Amino acid sequence: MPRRTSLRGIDLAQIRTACSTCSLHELCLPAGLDATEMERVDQVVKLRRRTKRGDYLYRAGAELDSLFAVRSGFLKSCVVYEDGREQVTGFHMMGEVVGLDAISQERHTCDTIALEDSELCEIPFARLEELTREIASLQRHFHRIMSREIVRDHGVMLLLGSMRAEERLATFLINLSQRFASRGYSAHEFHLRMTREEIGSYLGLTLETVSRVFSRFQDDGLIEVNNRHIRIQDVARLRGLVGQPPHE
Amino acid sequence: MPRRTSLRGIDLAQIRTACSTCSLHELCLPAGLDATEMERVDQVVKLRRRTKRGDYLYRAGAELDSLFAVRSGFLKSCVVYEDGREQVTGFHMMGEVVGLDAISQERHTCDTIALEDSELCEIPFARLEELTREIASLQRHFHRIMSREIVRDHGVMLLLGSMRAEERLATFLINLSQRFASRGYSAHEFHLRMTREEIGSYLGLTLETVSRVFSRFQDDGLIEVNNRHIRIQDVARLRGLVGQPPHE
DNA sequence: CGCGCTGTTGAAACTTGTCAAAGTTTGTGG
DNA sequence: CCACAAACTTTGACAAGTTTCAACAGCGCG
Repeated sequence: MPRRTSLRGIDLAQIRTACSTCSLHELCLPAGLDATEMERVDQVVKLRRRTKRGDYLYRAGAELDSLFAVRSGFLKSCVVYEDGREQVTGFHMMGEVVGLDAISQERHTCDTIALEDSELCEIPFARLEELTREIASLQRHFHRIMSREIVRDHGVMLLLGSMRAEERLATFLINLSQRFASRGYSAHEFHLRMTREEIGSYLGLTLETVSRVFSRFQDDGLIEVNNRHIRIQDVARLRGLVGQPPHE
Repeated sequence: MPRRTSLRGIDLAQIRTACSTCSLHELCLPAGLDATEMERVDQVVKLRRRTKRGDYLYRAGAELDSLFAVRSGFLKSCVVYEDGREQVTGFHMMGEVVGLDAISQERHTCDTIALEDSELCEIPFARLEELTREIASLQRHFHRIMSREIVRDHGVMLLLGSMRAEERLATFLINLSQRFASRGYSAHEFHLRMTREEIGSYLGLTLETVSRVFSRFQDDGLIEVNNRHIRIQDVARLRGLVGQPPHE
């Protein structure tokens, strides 16, 4: 981590120009914005927000002020039921936008919590709406982001509704692998930021089952597990697991 | 059903003014549109589309042209996995909008099929985007509709991820009941438009389990089941089921 | 009026959850 | 920097819920 030694003014300037210089802006922003448009986007996206591991980005019930784009780090969202039951609805990494559920009632419907120290760009929603009315490509992009979330959720529903434990975990690992890969990280070796319990909650399994299936995968030579460090040894066979009847 | 005897021109006029006279426009449209704005909406919403039971409204992979608002009838959406497994992702009734998943890739990602003869308003998406850029309240409303779908999906994830069969079915019945009630129909007596298998697919259960739980509910005096006709006899106890550990 | 789709019910099998115990890692305070 | 506590992970044995397989009943459409 480079230490921040710059003067305050310089820091601010650096942060303000975030979007135009941000290396992952193709994930948040549409291609082909001209300089004027990019300038306006930069003005809307507020200062970065830093969260430490365990911090809440927002809680269910809180008023919607801003959406957040993950710049670095890793977070989870979870809905909490009246009786205290908790369901992790998603894990978020760099380039992804969180808070979309809050638009419906102008209140957040889930908690979003940092699983490691993270940096986020805060996007005041009211100003984003204004801007999307004026920049068609930005509007289109925003609609795509919302729709993508719906598609992702349908995928999770398929997983929860009709896959067995092994398939769920295989799907989960493949999905993580792809997301890391598309961000320039290794596709076959990565670090899990979440506990077995959080994985289990997301996949509709208990932590014990998650642990057991990891062990079984390891015994079968599909992956190598060292605590939270995962090394995928046989992607093809892992993929092959998905869509297979109970005992192949 | 009133028979259509009017001339073609008159019919068209009647259909064109659909939105401004539609009895459920508060479900599709924001409150407080002025006459000019309403006029513009009317022009964007194309002719109604009628589908018969079993018809596909669209199929996964088809290009996105329009979103559809359900005017009458009942439909289901389902994602189909490579291996042929099918997951019902939602049931749609009057006042609801379908097709939102397609915005992401400009292609539909699920099949949407009429479970009974239905009427839909076709909303060309490109023109809707234009209009939402010009009418802020319409834009806001559209964002809300997308966000509401995300919230709904998270609810289903909670259901699939952490509820037992009885809770799932109770939740399902309560949800249907509320949706019928908010549309002016009976909250405690209604007709299921879908098979046990479709309910099972939506809830991540087999059709046998759905059937068994219905029978158990009936034995316990919670509901009365006559094939697809449901009569809720004890809403309170049905609600109480949700959030209860295995054997209360 | 009968064939097929849909729904019900039973018994057995299987997957996953629950409970319990022990091992391991991580974080914190002395 | 070490030590201890807390949190996390693994593994086993057993219980429970759900699925699977199978047979039969019923309704509805042609």
